[in-house]
Amino acid sequence: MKIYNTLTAKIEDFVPIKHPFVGIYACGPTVYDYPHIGNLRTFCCVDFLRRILDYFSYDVKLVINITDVDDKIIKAINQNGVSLKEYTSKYEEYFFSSISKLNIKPACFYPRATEHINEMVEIIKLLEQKGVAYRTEDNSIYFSVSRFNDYGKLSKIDKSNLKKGVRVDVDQYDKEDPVDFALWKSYTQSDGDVFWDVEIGKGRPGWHIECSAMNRKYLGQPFDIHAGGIDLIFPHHENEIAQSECAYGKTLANYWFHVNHLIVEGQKMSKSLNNILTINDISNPFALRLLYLQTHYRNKLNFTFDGLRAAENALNSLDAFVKTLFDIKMYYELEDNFDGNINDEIDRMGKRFIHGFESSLLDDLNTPKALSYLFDLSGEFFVFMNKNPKIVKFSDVNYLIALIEKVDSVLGLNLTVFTQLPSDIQELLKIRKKAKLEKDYTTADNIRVRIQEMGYVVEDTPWGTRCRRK
RNA sequence: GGCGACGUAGCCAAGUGGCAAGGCAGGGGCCUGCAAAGCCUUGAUUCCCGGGUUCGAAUCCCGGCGUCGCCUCCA
Repeated sequence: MKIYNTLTAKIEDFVPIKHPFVGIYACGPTVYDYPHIGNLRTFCCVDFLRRILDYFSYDVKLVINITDVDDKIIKAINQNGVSLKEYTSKYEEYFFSSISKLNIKPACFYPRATEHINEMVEIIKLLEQKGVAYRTEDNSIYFSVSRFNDYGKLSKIDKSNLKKGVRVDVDQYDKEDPVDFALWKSYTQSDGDVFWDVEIGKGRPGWHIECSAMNRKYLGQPFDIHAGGIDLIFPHHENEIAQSECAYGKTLANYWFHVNHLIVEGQKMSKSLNNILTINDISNPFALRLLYLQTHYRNKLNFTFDGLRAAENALNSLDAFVKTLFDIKMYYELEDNFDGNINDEIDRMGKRFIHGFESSLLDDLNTPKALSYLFDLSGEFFVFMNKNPKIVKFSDVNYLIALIEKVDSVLGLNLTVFTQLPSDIQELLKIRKKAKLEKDYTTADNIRVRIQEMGYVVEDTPWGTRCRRK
C-alpha cells in the first residue's frame, strides 16, 4: 500500500513496524463546541484509512483523543458557571453522535486529556532533566525550541524565519524565545477549579503535551501513523515531535497523514462568516460521506448544497442498482431456483471491478477513483441485463452482492443494508398490486403518488414492484 | 516577508510523459399501461495563459495570470 507521508513529502510504501499490526493516532476533537463538517471530514478520512487497512487484513489499533481541557473550555465554563465535566461531556456526546451518523467505525480508545495528567507530568519531568524545558517566573514550564535541531522537519518551517513572523503573546512575556511553547501552565485565579496539583507544580497541561502522552501510552514510541487535519502540522504536530523525540530520543511516528480542509461555497468556515455547518444541517449524512469519498483526502473539498444534492442523487442511483440485484435474487429465491454457474461476462465484470477498486485504494487512498469502478460496474451490469433481463441468474447477482458487501466495508455507505418498509406502505403496495392486476390504473397511480408523498419511490420491474426510500 | 497548494466540460472530480476516468445536471431516443429506474445517444480536438524539453506533455522545465492555505487558536 502506498501512502503520502507529510514528513518526507513523498508517497511511500507503507511498512508497519510490526506486521500486521498498525497503530494509528488521530488528533480528535476539542470538546468546546459542536464538530462541524470540516472536522467531520478529517474523522471520516481517518475512517477510510482505517477501513482500508482493515480491508487488507491489517490489525489496526486506532486511538482518537479527546481534548477536554484548554483555554477556550476554561473560558466557556467560567462564563456559563458549569463544571468542566458537565460542559465537556455535552460536546463529547455530540461528537460521538455526529460520527455515528456518518457511519464512522469507533476507534479502539478515546482517551481524555484530563485522565492522563500523570503521563504528561512524566514527559515534562524528563524534558526538565534533559535541560530542554525551563521554568518562567510564574512557574510555568516551556519547551526550548532552540534545543531541538530537527525542529521544523515536519512543517518544513525554518526556525529563523519563524521567529520573524511570530507575534509575542502578552501573557507569555517571560518566554526565552517567542517560538517556545508551554508544556505546563501554572495556575492562575481565572482557572477556577481547573487545576492539577502535581509534583511539577499546580496548573494544567499545555495543548501539545497531551497528545505526546496519550499516543505514547496507547501505542508506544515509535508508532506507525499519526493523523490529523492539515492545519495541525504547525505548530501542534511539530511540537509533539519536539517533545516526544527529545524526551525519549526516538522517532515519534513513521508516517504522518494529513487531511486537507473543507471549505464552504469557496470560503473558509468561520464564526464571523456565519457559515459553520454541523451534521444537523445535513439532510442525509450518507450523502455527505459519499461527497467525502468523491474528493481525494489531500485536496481541498469545496462543500456546496448543490454538491450535496448531487451526491444524494448518486447515492440513490447506487441504491437502485443494489436494489435491482436484490430484487433478482429474491425473484429466484421465490422460484426456488438457485441454479446456474456464474455467467462469464458477469465474472469478468466482477473481477475488473474488484481489481480496479483495490488498486485505487492501495494508491494513497484514491477513493474517488475506487468509487468510479463501482459506477462502472453498475453501468456494465445494466447494459448486460438490458439485452435480456432473464439471462441474469441467482448465482450472478449473489456473486455481485457479495462483492459490493465486501467493498462497502471500506465505503461504509450501507449499500446492502435495507430496513423493512413500514407496514402502512406494505399494505398500500398490496392494494396497488391488486389494482394493477385488474388494470385499474387510476387507483394504482393514486397509490403510487401517496407512497411518494411518504418519501418512497415505487418502481415496476420485470421482477415485480419495488419500493425504496428516496 | 517566509513556506506551500491548487487552476481539467455547466457544476463536482480522477488522471502527473503515450488516444482526457467517474459522478451530478441538460438535450434527443428506446423501454414502460403511465411512471420510475435503466440503456442508447449528445457534450473538453483539449486540460488558466505564453514559451521550452521530448517522437510524444493536462502531466516535466521556465515565465506570467488567478484562487487559496499555513507562518497566531484551528480538523
